[in-house]
This record gives sequence, C-alpha cells and structure tokens, in this order.
Amino acid sequence: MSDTADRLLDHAQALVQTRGFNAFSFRDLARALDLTNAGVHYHFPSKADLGRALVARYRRTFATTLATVERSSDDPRDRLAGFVDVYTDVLRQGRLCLCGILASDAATLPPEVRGEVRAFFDETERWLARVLAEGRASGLFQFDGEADAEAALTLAAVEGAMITAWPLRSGKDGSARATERFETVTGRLLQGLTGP
Amino acid sequence: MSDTADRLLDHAQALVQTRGFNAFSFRDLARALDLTNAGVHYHFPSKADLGRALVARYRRTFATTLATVERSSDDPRDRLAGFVDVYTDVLRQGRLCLCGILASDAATLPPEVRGEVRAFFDETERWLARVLAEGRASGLFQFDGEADAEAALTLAAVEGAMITAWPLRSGKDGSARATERFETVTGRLLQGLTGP
DNA sequence: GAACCTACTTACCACATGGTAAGTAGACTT
DNA sequence: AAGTCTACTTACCATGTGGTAAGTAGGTTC
Repeated sequence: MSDTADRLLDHAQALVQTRGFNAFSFRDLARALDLTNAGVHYHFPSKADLGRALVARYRRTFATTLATVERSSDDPRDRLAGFVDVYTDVLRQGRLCLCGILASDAATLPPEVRGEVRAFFDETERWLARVLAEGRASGLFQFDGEADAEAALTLAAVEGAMITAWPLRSGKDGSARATERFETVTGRLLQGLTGP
Repeated sequence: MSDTADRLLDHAQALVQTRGFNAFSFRDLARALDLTNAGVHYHFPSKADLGRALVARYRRTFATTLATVERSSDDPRDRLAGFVDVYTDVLRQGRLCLCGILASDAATLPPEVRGEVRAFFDETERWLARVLAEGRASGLFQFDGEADAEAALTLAAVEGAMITAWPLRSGKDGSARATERFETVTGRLLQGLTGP
C-alpha cells in the first residue's frame, strides 16, 4: 500500500466515521490531500474499491487492537472493559465505529463492502464470545445460554449506545455529552454481566 | 396535512428507513407519486422541512403505538415484549427504525431534524423507564440503579440489535436472516431483565 | 539513450442534487 | 363575471457526483 493510498484511507475513514458512506465524495478526499479528482481514482478506481480497502484495513487494525487489549490483562473483566474503552475513545474523537455507521448504510453499500462489514461483526463477536466464555468459566460473569448469543447482545448494546448517543454531539461541547451518555450505558452493561 | 403531503411522507419514510437521509432525493418522491420535482417542493420547500415533518409524524404515530401496547396488558413483561415486537415488525418489513438510521446520519442532518430525533429517543426512554420501574416495583424485573439508565441501555440494545442485523438482509431471503438474529438478541435482553 | 513504469494532471462526461421563478387548470368565493 | 386560492407543471439553475481518456514529469531498467 503506497503512502498516498494510506493517507487517502485515513481521510476517508474520518469522513465515513462521521458522515457515512453516502455523504463523502472523491472530491473531499482530493481536497484533503491536494490532489485532483482523477488522482484519487488512480489509487481507488471506484468507490466500492475504496470502501472495501477501507473496511479491510479497519478489520486488520481492530484485530491488533483487540490483541493488545488481550495482552494487557488476564482478567476477562479487564478485557471486556478494555474493549468498551476502545469504543469510548472513538466516540471521544468525534467518530462512530466505522462498521456501525456502515451497517446502517448497508442497503446502499456495494456488496463487497457489505461483506467486509459482516466479517467485522463476525470477528468481533467471536472475540467477545471467547472473553465471555472464559469469564463465566472462572465465575466472574453470570449469564445463561450460549456465549455466542451473549456476545451478539453485548456488541449490539455497544454499537447501539454509540449511535443513540451520536445525536447529542454538538459543535459547542464537542463530543462530551455523547461520550458521557455512552459511558453511562456501557457502565451498566458491564455491571449487569458481573452479576447481581 | 393534505393527502398528497401525507403520501409523500409515506414514501419518504420508506426510503429513509432503508437508505438513510442522504441517499434519497426529491426526484425519488416525485417519481413515486408521478409528480414533478417542483411539485414535491410545493409541499415541502426544503429537505429540512420534509425531514422535520417526517420525524414529527413518526413520533406521533409511535406514541399511539406505545399507548396501544400499554393498553394490551397490565403486565410489564408483556409491555416490554410488545415494545420489542414493534421493532421486530419494522425489521420484518425490511426497514430500520426511522430514528435509528437518522441518528447515524446525525452529523449531516439539518439541526431541526436532529432535534426531533433526540426528542424521539427522550420520549421512548421515558416510556421504557416507566415500564421498567413498574416491573421492578412488582418484583418482575431485576436491575439496580435508576430505571432511566436501564431504559437507556434497553433502547441502545434494541437499536443496536437492528443495526447490527441490518447487513444480513439480502435480496434473496428478504429480511428473514436479519429478523431471526434480531429476535435472538432481543430475546436474551428480555431474559436478562426478568432475572436469573 | 530508448523504453517503461509510477503517480499523477488536465479536461472532460452524463447524470443527479436541492432549489427556484413563472405560468396554469380547476375549484371556490364574492 | 372577476378575483382568488390550491395544487400543481414547465423550464431552468448552479453545483456536486462517480468516473474516464489522454497527456506528462520524473525516476528506473535494459
């Protein structure tokens, strides 16, 4: 991946995480890097190519982030809290989860991009299911049924907490109110898992 | 509200619930009702006007839907299940919650539309908080802390469950896979509330 | 030094976007 | 019969959209 292509993806990611897939354009990217329209198309022939590359890269970096979280502690409670912290940081930067916002655009997404989004959710859920299963095995978490289903609920709650907090963002206070609300909701989510 | 304006909102709502605010146009609406572009602008001078009217109407009809749910049973468990069923039906029709998808578009939304979306979440959360508080008072639900916060988590989980299920929709099976997944996740959510 | 490759630019394209000004057919009012 | 109102249409506008064909400056390879 060339340097320019990578910087294009950086800007594309910031735009998609705030505006969604349909509200950013090749011209936005061209301006950000002081290129022409066609210069962007040289690196990514179509918007679908760009989207696919964007989510593929996001999946890779997210996987290494989760690996870091996993290395930081053996305690499943810490790992789960670390997972939530990753999302908190994204929101604090004034962004949504890339795949959260792309999921809501799914109906208008090129099929290959939608496939990458599904793969992101699958991977993330598998990671969560592992952490949850470990936590239950060592008596730290309490839930019944399959860990996979609990992982799906956990992911849904985190993504939903971001998106329902998102309209609270304003130019004035930045993302403070949205972040605050996100932390309240996810705090309760973790609390519920560690058992009454 | 004239008949034509109402029918325009019907089509706009279907489009927004599947494609989002930025991926539908006045021309789409004009075609749907066999009008011209300008004919739509006669009823809604700007897209912001249309959006505001759309969410305002959605809030009204949602309020009467919740009232119906409330009348259908005294049991808070039934009321909560009824709430989830409303969303299940939306997803089964191949749509997202209007305000769920608009929330993810919040950064590009005209301010008055964003305000309406926030009001929808506030109202819905207040309703949920009432049901949850009643349920806890009669020993049917178990959670600690304020009912408001539990309501925020519940709403986040439901909205998140819709959005994470959304990319599973395909032309082939319609919304069956997405609906199935939504029901799994919300099933666990309700189960968690009724206590271990 | 000729050929080639990379990373672009210039100059387009057809089409969609939200929005507007002016006109008009038909109903209703006075 | 004249005037007015509603619900449009015709015709237009500037701007933005994803995308393309052809050219070119600079470096690398043979």
